[in-house]
Amino acid sequence: MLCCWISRGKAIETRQLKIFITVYKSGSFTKAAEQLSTSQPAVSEQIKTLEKKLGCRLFDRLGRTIKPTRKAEILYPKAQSILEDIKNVEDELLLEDQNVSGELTIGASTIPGAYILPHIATDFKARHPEISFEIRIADSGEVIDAVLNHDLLIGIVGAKIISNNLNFHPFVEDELVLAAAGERKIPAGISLSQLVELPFLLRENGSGTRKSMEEFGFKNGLEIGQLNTVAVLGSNAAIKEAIKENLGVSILSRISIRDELACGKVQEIEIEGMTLKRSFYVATLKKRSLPNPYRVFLETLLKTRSNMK
Amino acid sequence: MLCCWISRGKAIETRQLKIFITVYKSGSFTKAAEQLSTSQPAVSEQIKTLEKKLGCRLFDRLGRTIKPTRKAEILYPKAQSILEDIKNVEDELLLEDQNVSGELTIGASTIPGAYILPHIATDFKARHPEISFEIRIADSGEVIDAVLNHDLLIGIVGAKIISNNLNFHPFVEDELVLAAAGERKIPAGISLSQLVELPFLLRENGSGTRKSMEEFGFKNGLEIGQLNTVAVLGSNAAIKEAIKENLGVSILSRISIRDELACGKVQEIEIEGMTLKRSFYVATLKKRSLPNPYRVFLETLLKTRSNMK
DNA sequence: TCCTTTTATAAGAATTTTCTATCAATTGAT
DNA sequence: ATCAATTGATAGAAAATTCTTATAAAAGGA
Repeated sequence: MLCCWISRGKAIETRQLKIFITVYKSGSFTKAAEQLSTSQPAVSEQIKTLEKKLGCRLFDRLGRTIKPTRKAEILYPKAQSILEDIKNVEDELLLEDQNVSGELTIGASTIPGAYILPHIATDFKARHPEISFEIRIADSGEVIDAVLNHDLLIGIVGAKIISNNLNFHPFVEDELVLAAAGERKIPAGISLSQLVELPFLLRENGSGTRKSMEEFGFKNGLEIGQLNTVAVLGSNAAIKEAIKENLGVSILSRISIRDELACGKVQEIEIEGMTLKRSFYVATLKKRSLPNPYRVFLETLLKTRSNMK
Repeated sequence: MLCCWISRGKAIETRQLKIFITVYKSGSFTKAAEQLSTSQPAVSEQIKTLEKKLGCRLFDRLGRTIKPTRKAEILYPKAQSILEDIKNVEDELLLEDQNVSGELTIGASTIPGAYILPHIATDFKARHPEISFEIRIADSGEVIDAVLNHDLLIGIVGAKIISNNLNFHPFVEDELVLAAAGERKIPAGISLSQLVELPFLLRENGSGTRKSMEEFGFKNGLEIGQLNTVAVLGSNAAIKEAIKENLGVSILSRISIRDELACGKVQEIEIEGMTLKRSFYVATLKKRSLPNPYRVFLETLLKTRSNMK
């Protein structure tokens, strides 16, 4: 009963500030109503509630004219700047749709991280210089977990999993191929039985590439044990170097030896009946909306798909 | 039909910003609803309309949790500062009621402007050092016009007029009295017939004091022409000096010779049957609200009334 | 899989806002 | 002085918005 005079009720609404400003500027409730395309009683009413909330008169009603009070003079510039701030933040949010700057953190498994992303990222940065990249390389499972945990917004992986939460956008196609040093004398196509004769360089157990090989082997009656293994190496790059040294041959991602194939340091040998195609995927959370730079980069990624061969 | 997607509808309301902020901080619609003592659907609804107005998602609904989008992160600090600004202006308006600073322009007619206001203003400034005064002296009619025209908020005058628009607050009482030099040998009380014998100092035609005298004369059968006029002087101060020089006697405002009466330089002589009391009034516009410093000064003025004797 | 938690949705209630007519007051002109 | 025109206030109805209750749907954890 006592405090109700003190409490100022609910907060001031921007509608009221807008009306107040219009009245202040036009010096008339009626003119303000016209400018706001509303009725004069609506203006009267809103000014009244604003005055009630502020606990003071804002305009002295002098009969046919009104005069802003001292309080109105104090309120006016503040009200203007508040409405301006609101307009500014609206504009800023719209502008965000054009913004392509900041740091992009992209997760990727080994091959795309080392042999695909750097090139795309360089291109992208040339077009959007305000962007910087962090590319995190881990195996596909870890990348997917990171996406699921919101640690990454975009992950590039070599395999899909079944998940209601993830979108897998098909990315570049890759193929595992048999590669030998360019200088090695070898037919352009060989059979499986010829393959086991060759000195073979193997990836360590657990690597994605080896998994793909094993998977393929299951289907075609080839076991890893049958191979004439001369070395087991711990990275794609190590295998590649060993091939170039002509230590042996190996099966690896064609993308990772693109340059070597082009200059002839490495040759590709067809294995009859074998194709080990796989696709890389861009994984994102279905329900998570991407900040604009990520959105634009994702678009770029998906466009790149066709350009890469 | 086409443009309806572009238009952002009405403006953002502070209620929506408040809800947005609470959701952002609590990370949950439900918790926000609790904190705001409202229902969860109300929160959902308001966030939805805010998102619609801004044309973008603010929170990704991930099922059991939500995650603010980039836009929400942009909006959040701005929304906070907007609400803060609103709170600040409310406080500032409340504070205005304590504010007694700035320049006070007070209109006054001759006697109060010269003999009453300076003293009160000095006192007032001692109590409120941030105040400065401008005292405009003009005759009562001009002062009243200035108040009616909003050129003055407060005017002090020696006469009321009939007006629906003005308030006349009774101010100090004054009396026109017959004054002579302290040294003049003269009885303490005289009759009208004795008065016309005395050398008389007259104010110029049109002055307020002279008007009061003439008015009084009408009622008591005394005409100005009957007086033994030795000089006509153009200001109250001139009359006063002439009295002190013992050039003659005159009728003037007692307030204007307060000090001289006190120290005996001037003596007051009663005229039998004559009292020429008048009141000064503080004139304000009925419908005009006073800025706080004026309001406080007016209070002071009206209190002063009883203190002055 | 079931249970709990969280957001979305729908329908109706409550509140707020707006509109249509007025009214009252003031100004300016005749 | 009176009358017409203009302006803000008010009342009551209508419209729009906001809120509430009840329920559904989705998701995470045991």
